[in-house]
Amino acid sequence: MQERYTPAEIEQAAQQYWEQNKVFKAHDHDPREKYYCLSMFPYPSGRLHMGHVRNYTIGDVIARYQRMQGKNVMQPMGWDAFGLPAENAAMQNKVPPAKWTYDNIAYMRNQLKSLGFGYDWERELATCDPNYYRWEQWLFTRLFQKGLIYKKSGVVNWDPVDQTVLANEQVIDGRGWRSGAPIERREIPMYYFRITAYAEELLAGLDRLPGWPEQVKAMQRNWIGKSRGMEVHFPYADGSDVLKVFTTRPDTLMGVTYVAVATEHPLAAKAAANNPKLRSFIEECKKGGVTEAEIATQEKKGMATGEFVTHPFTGKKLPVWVANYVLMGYGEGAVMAVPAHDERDFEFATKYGLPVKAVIQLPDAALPQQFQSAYTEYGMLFNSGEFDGLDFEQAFDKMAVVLQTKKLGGPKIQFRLRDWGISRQRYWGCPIPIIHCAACGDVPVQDKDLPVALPEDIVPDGSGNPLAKLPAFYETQCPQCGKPARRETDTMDTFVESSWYYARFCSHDGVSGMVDERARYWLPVDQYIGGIEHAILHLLYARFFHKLIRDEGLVTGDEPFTKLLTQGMVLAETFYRTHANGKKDYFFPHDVAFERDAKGRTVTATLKSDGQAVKVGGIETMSKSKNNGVDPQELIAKYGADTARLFVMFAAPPEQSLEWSDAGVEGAYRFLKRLWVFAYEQGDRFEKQAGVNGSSAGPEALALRRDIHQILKQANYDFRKHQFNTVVSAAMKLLNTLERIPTETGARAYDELLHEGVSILLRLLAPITPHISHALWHELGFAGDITQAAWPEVDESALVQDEVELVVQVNGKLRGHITAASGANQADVQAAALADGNVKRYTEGKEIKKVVIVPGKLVNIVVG
RNA sequence: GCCCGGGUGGCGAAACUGGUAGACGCAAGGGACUUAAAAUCCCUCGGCCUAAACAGCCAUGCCGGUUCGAGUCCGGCCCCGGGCACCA
Repeated sequence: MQERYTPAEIEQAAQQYWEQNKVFKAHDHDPREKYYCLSMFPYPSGRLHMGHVRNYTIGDVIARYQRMQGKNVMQPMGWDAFGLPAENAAMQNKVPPAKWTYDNIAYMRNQLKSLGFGYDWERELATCDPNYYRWEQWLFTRLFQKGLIYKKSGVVNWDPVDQTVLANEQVIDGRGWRSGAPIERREIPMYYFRITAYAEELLAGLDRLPGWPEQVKAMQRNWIGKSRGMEVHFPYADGSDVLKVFTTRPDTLMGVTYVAVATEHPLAAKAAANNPKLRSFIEECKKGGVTEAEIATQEKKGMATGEFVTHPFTGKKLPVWVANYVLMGYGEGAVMAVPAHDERDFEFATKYGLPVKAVIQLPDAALPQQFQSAYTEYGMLFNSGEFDGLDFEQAFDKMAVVLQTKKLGGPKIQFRLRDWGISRQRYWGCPIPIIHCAACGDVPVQDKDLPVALPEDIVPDGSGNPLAKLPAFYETQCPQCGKPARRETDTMDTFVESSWYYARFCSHDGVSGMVDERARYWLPVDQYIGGIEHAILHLLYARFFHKLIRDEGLVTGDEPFTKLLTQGMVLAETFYRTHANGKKDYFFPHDVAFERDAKGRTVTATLKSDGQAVKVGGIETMSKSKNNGVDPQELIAKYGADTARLFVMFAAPPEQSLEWSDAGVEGAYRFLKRLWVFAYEQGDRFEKQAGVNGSSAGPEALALRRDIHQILKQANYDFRKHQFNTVVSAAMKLLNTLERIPTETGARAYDELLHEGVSILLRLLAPITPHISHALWHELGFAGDITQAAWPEVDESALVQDEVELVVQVNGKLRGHITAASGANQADVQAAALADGNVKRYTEGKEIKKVVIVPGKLVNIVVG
């Protein structure tokens, strides 16, 4: 055995061993219990970042832990390979997105291998591979025929200079990122997945996911946004039609003083036809991007249309306004406005001098019904004719009856969730398998013609979709009538690929279908791990897709992911100087030197190259623009993969954000060195060992053994809870304890204890730092391969103690410590507590009102 | 704007169901070893008061409440982060 810890050597040797022995190959047919552990696959951006390292270390720790629990583990890896960055890189470097993407995959695959992750590489897949996306196109044609995919118009960001559609990310402060031109909202035809058909099931399914974080389920529930309310019809003044609105507050119906419609509403368009002022107002409202955040924070603006509707109960005329805060995508694209009882309506009515009519009584009825702001609580109705005196529920029921009688609406369940628009006017994505025929309409591509292959040698130029300029791609014949027809040139949202890859890993090489019978063995995924930023969209779409392919008869079960772990972001300190023009220059942390005071606080930070001060900018997410990203490659080169893995697991619990610390990395490295040296120095004592029973051991050895098993018990608990930071801390404590075992006595009990303790420590660490664990397991002569070793078990008999220490409180304040026999009765414990010298000081001469005893923990004496 | 999280020493954090706040580690200070440095090892380490204390007081973002007892439960507020449907 080597005296020095040499991570580069032992890591390469361990990785070679795993590869040659196919240790991580997942077996499709195996009598052991299956365990499918999946980490969200990366976008092949070029290099791994620390977020990846963290995500995949967590996944690998769980997978290796489960393998040691005796399970048949599958942990695959692949590439979310379509997407916008490849097109941007292509424009910059004049390289086709396909080449750029495949080169990146090759590089990043090596990075993942150098970190020692236990993937079954035979199952690797990339979503830009026609063998992958052909099944997505196949599913598309099925869903299209079932009506679960349909076409309608949708709103996009339009750059009027570049004449192209922009992603939200490409709109900065309302302007195109390349052209700088103000963006407009524009409507274009798009294909939609009818996710709303599954809204009820997607919502109800959350209650059957006990292994998901409450936080994520809450976000999804709110996103789906089921609400019970009323559809109310306001007849047009000329009687030609009705204006439909949805409201969750029908009890305020008698307080409606106007109605407002979205700028895209047909009524707005009709009114604008012979009203130039209104027309230009609507045009004005189209400025800016499409994100909800932007729309919700913009100044509320509106204009009267000159049109009127009538109140369904009173028949009174109400003006119709166009308002920029009404969303066409939610409900009917129109709202009834009750300024007295809705904040937004109140603000709008105040601004435009519209009337405010109160119909809900304030709790104190004597207060004047004058408004500084809307009163939005529930209450008793007044000013509401036949509904006066009713509460919310009563008013709801009675109004429902009246509306239904008049055929002007009724109760309705409304969802906030909208159908999923998947058309993208981009090149580097999965082609939509539709052919447009002048005679037959939109015709799906036939199975025999799939895949619709994306040409891979194209360099986009930033002006619209290259596929639309490629006759060789779009010129085709109608599958139905055979006449010349045009192929759809839009591609799919890349969220579509990532919605079903988890299923394809089970049958990665299947040629008979999207997934095959192997998926029924492996699914659902037992543990899914990924960033919290995916809490809603990706995870909701994947749940939706699982139900779609279930309903195609391809998989069984209703949910794709049994347990979910959402890991926090990786942050690092930032350093910058501000230019005179306000622009900031960010400096790489390694180029900054610090001066600290006696308490270790940073006093000054200076740039190493010029010695001048830089500003400390606080802790932010690692990013290129902030220049604070730490390259995993440098870390591996300097310390090895085990140190990188140990640090990311130790620095914070998985769900929390993790602050990068170079010093912390040093600490992790130091621990591994200490472990290696300890094993080297004690190695010769391992040959003497036999079975362990500890029977001949003295009290000191028994106490050490109790500590060891106490630590193991805590570590096992933390492993189950996925609190890996405290598992690492337990491993450190364990090494500290083992170092306390006397070495010079020659007593056999200590050798046995050492052997037992080290075997526990190596197995605890094996999932986290697999290379050093692998090497020491062999070096110290333990049998077999540690990746398959049985998980250590706690010997409960080792934990038994004769005496326990109790704390004594007086009125909840700590005043003393006593020791008591483990099984001591309450009276004895109380007597011992009252006899404590310091406790006496606080109890003497006072009435003892009550004594609370928590067995094995504390005594609290309450005095008057 | 809306939804969801988080806030504990100089720093990352720990504290199981409401029961000793600060485990484990980092940084810092002191010491040993060394020609020296690195590495390694030992000691100290929330604040105040104190000669010192296993004597006391304060302390888990802020204000208030429940309880024998609150970092943990409840109400209100402040700050920071994630998401908001075309970044992935």
